[in-house]
Amino acid sequence: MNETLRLARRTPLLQSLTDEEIVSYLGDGSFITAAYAKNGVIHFDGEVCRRLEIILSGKVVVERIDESGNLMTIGEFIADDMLGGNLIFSRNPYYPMTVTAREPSVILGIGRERVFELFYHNHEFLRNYLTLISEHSMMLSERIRHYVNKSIRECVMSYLNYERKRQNTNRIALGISKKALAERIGVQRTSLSRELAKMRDEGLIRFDNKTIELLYD
Amino acid sequence: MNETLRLARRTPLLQSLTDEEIVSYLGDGSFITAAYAKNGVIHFDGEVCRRLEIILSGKVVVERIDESGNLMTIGEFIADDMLGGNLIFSRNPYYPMTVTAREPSVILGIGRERVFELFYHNHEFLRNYLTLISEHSMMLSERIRHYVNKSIRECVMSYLNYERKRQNTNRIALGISKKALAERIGVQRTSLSRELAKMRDEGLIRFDNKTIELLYD
DNA sequence: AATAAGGTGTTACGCAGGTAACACATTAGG
DNA sequence: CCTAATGTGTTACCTGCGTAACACCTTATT
Repeated sequence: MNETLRLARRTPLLQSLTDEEIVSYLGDGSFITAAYAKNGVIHFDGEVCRRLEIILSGKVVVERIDESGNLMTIGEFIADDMLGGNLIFSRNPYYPMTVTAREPSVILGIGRERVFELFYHNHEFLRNYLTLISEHSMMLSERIRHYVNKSIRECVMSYLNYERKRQNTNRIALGISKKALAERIGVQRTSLSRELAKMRDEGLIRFDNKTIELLYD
Repeated sequence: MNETLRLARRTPLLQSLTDEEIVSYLGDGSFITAAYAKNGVIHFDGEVCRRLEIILSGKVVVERIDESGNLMTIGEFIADDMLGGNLIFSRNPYYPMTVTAREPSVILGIGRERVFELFYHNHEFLRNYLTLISEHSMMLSERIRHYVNKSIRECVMSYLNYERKRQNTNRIALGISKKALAERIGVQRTSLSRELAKMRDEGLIRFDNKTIELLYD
């Protein structure tokens, strides 16, 4: 319980609650925690969303798997982030994608009506919540914007330019495997590999397993 | 003013407000209306979002235009729908797409802080708002789900099956032009045309300018 | 240290779909 | 009602990328 409280305290969304409130909600079942093993499914595609969830620790991915088994990663969320924020108040609150624990994770769930209660009494909680779902929505738009109907080259450039800015270096450290990068862009791994090789041959980049170095401006 | 009030009254989001409130907000500048001509740009890509907007009348499209001039329609909104709901509370409130009036439209704008006031004092307004943005978010997910990395055939089937269910008939009335359908799916018009021809030759469908008839189950 | 499990690069093959260039049909606006 | 603008169908051409099948790494697991 103490550990849960400590983790909960840290999340921006729950910062506006007092220790007493959190402990009380944990006690009366308003807040429920659940632990998931690595690669455990947190929510299946089509499942009903009953709670707003906050990731207390670990790493969670939202992905779509089509009939032919192709995988596309829609989003990755780490500790302090929120799940189901856009779903819980919808008229059709069914998860449109599969949610999986990429690493062992602990999730805190809050029932719909308790969330409303918090909105009503705690304006800061509401503001934080609104900011979070806005960001999520923007992320989805960005996904469409950057990756829909673009060539692999364009997706890769888009990713590299973003990372260059974020990491502020031409020698980009790949936090993820190339396989994961391919899934995020939504292309075959081999196709990504081929495109990277082309870019290398054209003198645009150099790369190894861990880094990509940008040779252009 | 009377006309504006009448239109505003009708929208689900403003239903929880009294006539007096609406008139007062229109009077003191909290609510601002603006009219746009057909094909007028309501918001440019990159513009700051300062207001939550409600479409009082007309039809509005959100579209992305890439460097090479290709157009993809992300969403279409008609009277009573909301614009900017996911943007206004984001930390980076810049329109990620272009918003255009497809038909002459009247828009009602509410400043950010006034929206918060309404949330605080009017719980029904908050609930309606949350439902609306949830639906918008779901729409974006659906877009990704249905149209990303799918063949034209799959996109078309997805669209046809949806419309068959919605219109409850095998003779689907195309509410939009084939050009618009191509833009919604995000493919070249000629490619859509080619695919439809193939489907016709395979005996799956029959079609003319206004309708598509489904010959399969 | 040994073995399994997963990530990586490469390449030949084929096809879905973008491009461009038509002619023709339909709609909107004066 | 006429003309301009916009939508529609078609087809030849070409390319980007998915598929499949390898061999070779690198990282977990015992």
